This record gives sequence, C-alpha cells and structure tokens, in this order.
Amino acid sequence: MTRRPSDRDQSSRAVNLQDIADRAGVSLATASRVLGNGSRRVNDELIERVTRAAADLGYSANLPARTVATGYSDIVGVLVHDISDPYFSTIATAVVQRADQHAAVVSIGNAFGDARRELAYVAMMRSMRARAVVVAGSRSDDRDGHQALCDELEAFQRGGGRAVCIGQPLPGIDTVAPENEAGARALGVALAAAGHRSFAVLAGPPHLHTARDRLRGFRAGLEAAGIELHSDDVISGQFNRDGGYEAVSTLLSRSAPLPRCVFAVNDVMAVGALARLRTAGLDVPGDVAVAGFDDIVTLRDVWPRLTTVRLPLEAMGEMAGRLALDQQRDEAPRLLPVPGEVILRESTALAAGSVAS
Amino acid sequence: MTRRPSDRDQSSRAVNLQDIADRAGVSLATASRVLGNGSRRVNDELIERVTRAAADLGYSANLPARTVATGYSDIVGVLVHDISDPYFSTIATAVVQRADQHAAVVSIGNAFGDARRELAYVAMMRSMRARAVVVAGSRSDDRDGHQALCDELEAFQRGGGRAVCIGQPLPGIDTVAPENEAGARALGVALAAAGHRSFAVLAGPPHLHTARDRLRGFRAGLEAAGIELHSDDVISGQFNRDGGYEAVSTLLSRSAPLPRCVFAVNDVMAVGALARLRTAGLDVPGDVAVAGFDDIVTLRDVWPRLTTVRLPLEAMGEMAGRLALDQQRDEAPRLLPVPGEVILRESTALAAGSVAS
DNA sequence: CTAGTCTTGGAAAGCGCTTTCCCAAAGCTT
DNA sequence: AAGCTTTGGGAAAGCGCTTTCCAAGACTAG
Repeated sequence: MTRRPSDRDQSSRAVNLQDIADRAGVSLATASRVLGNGSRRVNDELIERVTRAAADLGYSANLPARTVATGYSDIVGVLVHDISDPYFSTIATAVVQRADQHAAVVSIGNAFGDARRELAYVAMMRSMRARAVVVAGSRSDDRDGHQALCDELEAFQRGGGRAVCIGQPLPGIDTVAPENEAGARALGVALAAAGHRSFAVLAGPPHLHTARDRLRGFRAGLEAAGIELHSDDVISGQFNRDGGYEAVSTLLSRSAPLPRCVFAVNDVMAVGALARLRTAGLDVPGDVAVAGFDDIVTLRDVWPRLTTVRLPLEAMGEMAGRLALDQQRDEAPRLLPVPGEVILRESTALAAGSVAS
Repeated sequence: MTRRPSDRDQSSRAVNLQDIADRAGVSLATASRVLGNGSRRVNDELIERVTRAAADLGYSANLPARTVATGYSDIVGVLVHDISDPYFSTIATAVVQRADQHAAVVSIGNAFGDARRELAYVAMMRSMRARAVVVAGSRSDDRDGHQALCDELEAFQRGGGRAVCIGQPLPGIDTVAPENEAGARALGVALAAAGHRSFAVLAGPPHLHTARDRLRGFRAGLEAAGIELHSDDVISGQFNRDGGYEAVSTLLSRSAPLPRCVFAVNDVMAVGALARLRTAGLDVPGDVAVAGFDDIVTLRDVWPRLTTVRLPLEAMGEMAGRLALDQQRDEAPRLLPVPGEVILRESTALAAGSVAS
C-alpha cells in the first residue's frame, strides 16, 4: 500500500501534509513547521514553497490528527437547555463571539433540560478532548443526575479541559451566577413600593433551582413590605411560554378573585400569561399587572412593555467565555455573581395615586 | 484511584485503550473490538472483562484518534447568521434533534452574515472532517464570496462530507428552499383581496436574495390585483428589528401620506415597525396595517397578532438534517421547495366592509 | 585554523485508535 | 482420521500530524 509520490492515484483521498511536502520538495517536518504553529524558524524560501504548495493543492489540515498528536483541540462545548429559547441563544452568541477571538470553534448541545442528555454531552466533549465546556441553565433537584454531572465535569477537568457553569454554582467549577434571589427580592420590594398589594406567582417547576430561588426572593421582598404570599397564590407549571399561559388559566378558573399583580419567574412565561389574559378580555395593566424576569431582548417590543429584572445575558456569556478560555488552569475556582436590575415598565403601571386592593 | 504497580508514571495522562486492554488482560485489538463498532464477534467473557475495565477506569474513547483512524467523525456543522435570531435558532434546534438520533454532535457557527466568517467556518468543518454541514441563511450578492463558499463546500463534499443548504439553492448542493417569492406573492394577493390598496415595503438590504425575492413576489402579487408599488414605497434597511424600526421612521419623516399597509420582509422587522408606530401614537391596524414573514413562534404573542407567511422552520431544519445524515452520497443533488402559508391575523384587519384608500 | 555555538533540515518516534493479516484451535464433513 | 471451513485472539501496519533527536553547515571566538 506504499505509494510512490510519483504515481498519483485517482482515489479521492484528501491531500495531506506529505503531499504538500513532496510538492514543495521538503520534508514532512518542515512542512509541518511552516503550516503548523511555527515554533521554529524556517528558511524564507522554503516557507514560500510550502505555502504555495498548500494553496495549489487546497490543503486543509486534519484537525483531529493534530489533536491526537498534541492532545489539544480548539473545540469549546456549550450546553444549554434549549437553543431556541432566547435566554440561551443570547448567552450562546456571546460565548461564540468570545471563542472566535481565540480561534476556537463552538459546539452547542441541546439537552432539553434532560439530565441524561447533559451527561452524555459533557462525556462527548471529554471524548473530543474539548478545550472547555460551558454548562448553562438551571440545575434541578435530581440528586443522582447532579452528582453524575459533577463527576463527569471533574473528569473533564482532570483531562485538561476547563469547565464553566452559568447558573447555580457547582462544586469545584467556575461559575457565573445570576443573583436570582436578590433580583426577585428587589422586584418584590419595588412592586410593593409602587402600590401593589395582592400577588400571584407563576412559579415554574418546583424542582428547578432558578425557579425556586426567584420565588423565594420575591416572597422575601414582599414580606419586607409587610405582604404575605399565600401558598394558594403560587402556581407551578412549565418554565416556558405555555407554562405561563396555563398558570393564568388556572388562576382564572378559580372562584377566588384575581390577584392584582402576577409575577412570572421568567419573561417567556410572562408573555404566555399576557396572551392568556388578553384571551380572557382582561387589560394589562388595567385589570392585572404582569412582571417577568430576564429582560429578553426579543421580547422588549411586546405591549405593554414588561416590567422585569434585567440580567446582562450577553455579558454573562462573555464572562463564561472568558473564564473558559482566558484563565490559567491552576487558579482556584471562581464564583462571579451577576446582579439583576429591576426595570419597571408599563405592564405593572398603576393609575397615579391609586393603591390596588 | 487504584493504580496497578505496573502503571508506569504518575502523570495525569488520560486513560487510553491500552490501559483497558492491560487491565482486562486482552490485546489492544480485542479491547477495540469490544468498545468500538463491534464489527467482529468477541467471546462473551472477554466482552465482560473489557467492559468492566473500561467502567472501572472511567474510560472515554479518544474521538479525534478514532477519526484519524477511520477518516470519519460524528460532527455536524450548522452555519447560521445569528443563533440569537429565532429564525435560525428554531432551525438549528431541529437539526440538533435530528442529529441526536444519529449520535452526531452539532457544532453551530455564527457568521453574523459575514462571507469571510462563513468561509472560515466551512473550512474549519472540513478540517475537522465533519460528517456534514448545513448552511442556513440568505446568500448575498457578493460574487467572489459566493464563489469561494461554493468552492469550499465542493471541496468539503469531495472530502467525503455532505453539504446541505437552507435558502437560495447553491449549485451542486442539496437545498431546502423556502418559496419566498411565491409566499410573498400570495400575501400580496391576500392583502389586496382583503381590501388594502396602498402599500409600503420594508425591504431589508437590497443585496440579500431572500429580501429581494420577498419584495419581488409581493410586488407581483399586488400587480396581479392591479396595484402598482412605486419605488418610493420600498424602504431598504437592515434585516433585523432595528431595520424595521428605522424604516418606519423614514416613512414617518416624509411629507407623503402614510401607506395604509406596511409589509416587512420578515417578522422581526415587522415587530420593529410595530414598536415605531406605537411610539408615534399610531394604532395598528386602525391607522396602519402591518404584515411580516416567517411566523416566528416567539413572536406569536405580540399584539396585534401579526399577519405573516408561515414557514415551517422546524420542518425545514428537520429536512436539512435528514438530507445531511440519512441520504446516500451518490444520489443527485436535490432541491426541496418549502411553501409558505399566508396567515391573516389582527395586524392587517380592516373594519368590515371598508376599503382603505 | 581548530574548537565551540547556533541554525535549520530531515529521519523517526510517537499520539490513540482501527483494521488487516496471520494463525491456532475448534467444528464440520467425508 | 484427514481435510476443509469457521471462529476469534493478537501482532502490527497504518491514519495524519507534531516533536523530539540527530547531523550538517554557518558562524563566532580564541
């Protein structure tokens, strides 16, 4: 099977470095030094010849082979619940941009919130010898799944990769942590200060940390203003648009009077709530006020504009990218808290001077 | 962490197949046959021993090495303009789902519509020996860039990968082609039939094929109804939310009377237009009607609900995934046209019986 | 003019896997 | 019992690259 350089075969095997070396009349090593990282000086004329040969033949380095040889790749994995959710796609875009600057290529994994898929994806990144992996999205209560993920991430790091997480801190792993609880608390305080008195919370799934933290914070904020949130006023459901829609359906179907203000634990749910209220012929904020969380850019144009807690999603992705790519490996794991900013808009406006019952 | 005395060094080198073979007391070849594709029968007891050893040592196959050995990888590249645009993230999600079924892992590239980045990304996928690449998003007029991309994709296919494109057909490449022109035409016809008579088009960038096709189709639809679209009534701008917003600003700043109906060549622009009109205190559809294109799911809850042309984005991603992964290589390139469906909603409603001037 | 230090090209030894090839042992048929 | 085909394990040859290691030539220094 040994091919002489002279007998060019017809098979469509891709051109490799040896082909380039042959054509340029240099050794494999020299060709590699020219086209590779260039750690060693090569005669200008040879550089020229090799470069020319590579261009002529349309050479494209075999990256997997390079990875095998060096033990190092330029893949960065990003793991999200759902890339079509603007929350995640915004973060992912930022990571991609950061990775671009490091000539790294991003591989995005959709886990649909499933712990098994998450595990499989991180394992895959480990198999690929990825340079780093960014895990975004709320952890859930599944103890075993959680532990397995931590183990896998640890193995990943032992193998020389870097792991970063966006959301709940994972032990031993750099984390960009949005302050869900504090943000929701501030929102509760602000809404109370604006004159709201009766509330319901569309709380999302009880097992999701993010959802729970936001509920807890909001409740604390109200309590600080002397308002108590009854458990009847907490409706759980899905963490997406339909979850918000259905939670409002539940509220509407009850005999109890509607609360004057509804807090959905994320913007997408808030939009679902808005849709359901409109279907019921109710005015927002006239009849019911609605607030969300995240301040998703795509949703800034919904009307009435949503009161929400702004998370700097782009900055968060950017920070995660930086942690994953810039930092030295020997530093201790970091925790970067990200504060949210309460933004009051039309969706929770009250007629001037009035105090809602 | 039980290391056998025979283990040579303490360095944290990842466990490899040889380690597994040693521990199981079999040869490298046998270990490979058990853990690899299993193309050959292996004694049950040995299978058991190897599997056990792999589990004990937390073995994770080195995928790049496998790729080097076989020449095949399980990476699928998806190239989009902007993953945070719901149009693309919806498509990407569908491709990811399809790829999951093939145990392939998706790598998403953001080109931000820049031809150079697109080229670089496809080249990168070729370097990675990716199994397939899906290029989504409108081509622009840049002749050279376009040719370079085609060349690169052809090189990619010659190297054994599959290329699929979503949008304008590329020569020699399987394409999922939304019928932009026909859809826009149908929309024009439908709006005219609904009684609209005076129009403007927020046309996006003139060099983008998708934008142009939609404009051309819309114009043809109006002409079929005996309505002519003057060039004054075509405002170009960006293909995103801000483009819609600013185009309406332009309309408002003119001395001419506002058109009764505005067609934005995509939904995101339509939402920008809606925002601008609202800022100007104009009612939609009372004062001005607005229509979009795509029927983005995230935007179905904006109010008034947008008249649009629905593209089955998920199905399109799914089809692209299928073309990329299921099909045999020797078949001729295919062109799968995807029809759009006109959906009339509140944003273009006219008071019953009235005909807009 | 010789010894010592840089340069810089090439041969070859890996990297971790798959797969071909070889061969021993076992199962058939006559 | 002799000749076959299976069966399945192991040695070793790659895959395409990087990176030692070596050696030869080009310089300095004494």
